[in-house]
Amino acid sequence: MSTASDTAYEKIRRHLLARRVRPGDRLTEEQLSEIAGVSRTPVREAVQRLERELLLMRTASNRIVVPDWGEDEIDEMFTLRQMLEGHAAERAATRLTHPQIEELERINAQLHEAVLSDGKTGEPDVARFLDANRLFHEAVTRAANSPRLGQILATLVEQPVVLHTAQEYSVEDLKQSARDHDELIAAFRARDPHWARAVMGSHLRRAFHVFAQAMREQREGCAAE
Amino acid sequence: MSTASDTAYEKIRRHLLARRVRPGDRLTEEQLSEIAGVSRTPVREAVQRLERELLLMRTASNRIVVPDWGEDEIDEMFTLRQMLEGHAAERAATRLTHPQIEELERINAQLHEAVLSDGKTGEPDVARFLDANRLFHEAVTRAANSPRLGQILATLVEQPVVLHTAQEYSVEDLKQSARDHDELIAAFRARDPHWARAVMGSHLRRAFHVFAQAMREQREGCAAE
DNA sequence: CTGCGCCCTATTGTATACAATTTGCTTGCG
DNA sequence: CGCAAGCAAATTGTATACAATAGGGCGCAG
Repeated sequence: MSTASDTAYEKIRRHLLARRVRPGDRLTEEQLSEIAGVSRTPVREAVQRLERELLLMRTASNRIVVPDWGEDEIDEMFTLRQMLEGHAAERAATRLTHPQIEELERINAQLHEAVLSDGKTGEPDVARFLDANRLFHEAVTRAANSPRLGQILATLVEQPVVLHTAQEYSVEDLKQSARDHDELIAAFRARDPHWARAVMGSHLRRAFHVFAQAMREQREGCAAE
Repeated sequence: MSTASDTAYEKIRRHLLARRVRPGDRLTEEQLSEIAGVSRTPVREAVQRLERELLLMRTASNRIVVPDWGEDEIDEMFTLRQMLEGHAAERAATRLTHPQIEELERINAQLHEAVLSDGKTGEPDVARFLDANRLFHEAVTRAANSPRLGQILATLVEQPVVLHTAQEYSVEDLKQSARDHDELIAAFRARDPHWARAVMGSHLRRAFHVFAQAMREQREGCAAE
């Protein structure tokens, strides 16, 4: 995050995730530049990026607004991911080299560890889990060797993290995710594109339901306040 | 195209399509601002847009280069479109209102006319054809009612036009395209998502082969020079 | 002659000042 | 009282000047 654009992107993003603004709120470039601590020029670039990810939108007269993320939007997003990452897995299955598969196994080992990690508390290390998870999916996408696909997925994948702050994943959910990855690796070893696509599909679809459930609970929590 | 960003986008785009640059060429923001006749600020925005569409890329050190569009890239692009527009057609099938279907028929009537148009010459009006074609696909995408999908497709669809300058579509290809649209409308009337998806799939896949063939011929033409 | 490192130049990144739009209010007229 | 037109303030869009950075060429040493 060396350039001002990047810091602006990060800071504004954090600001949005932290729920410091609500859907429908209007922001000005100047406000954002104060938040980010840089001038409007890099802020505008950051806003464009956030627009691509639909974390921000522009009105007809080019004013910045915070969009509403309902369950329908989340659903659609996961559906698109399922299609596209399924495709990526399919392509990866016939392209992954042995060293790359081993790399995937290393990443997934990290992920398994994150689930069990803190010996005493028994609490999984969610941040580490999400990080390894992201690396895993990125590696698969990269192996698909399709720049355009990679680009599209990069903007889609950013979003689930939106709500990760307040999220309480159950240990069982995390374990199942790790197992999905194991099976995906098995599919890759077998060089079976159909298997790979199917595993990726169910993996993401389950993720959607876990995520939607967590979101509903969070909403209730908010409403109860 | 009222803003400077937009004119920059259009002009640079034209410059690229007109083959005034070759894959691998490096351009500077300043050069582009001369071409566009505006300052670097809006040029940078335009470049970001063109980057999204992969009509331009940046090197590791953020220099602008013209990417290479081989047959593989075209193939992958059409494959993605097939997935995504297939999905759009599927959703549209259960969402299109009657007036919207009639709108599609009007657009497609235009398209049929464009194929036959110039009474004397017998030459189809390709520009008008492409225009109506774009409108048709946009209407379907809009009916799918998924902002994210629409956004992704908007950047994907821009590209085939890249080469349309030198392209000679056969009358038969154009007629078949129009017939595909007719069938798609039939699928919509029947409210059959599977049918709609299948028609859209074969429509785009054929388009790919027509397009790839045209591209090969053009390449040969260039080589012969 | 070749390889390494430094400096200079070309290019991109950022800030700021200014121009053009948009918005919402106010004022005047029907 | 309502509506419209126009004005003033807020906001976005553009240009330009300056800062930071990357790359290429040149010289020097081995």
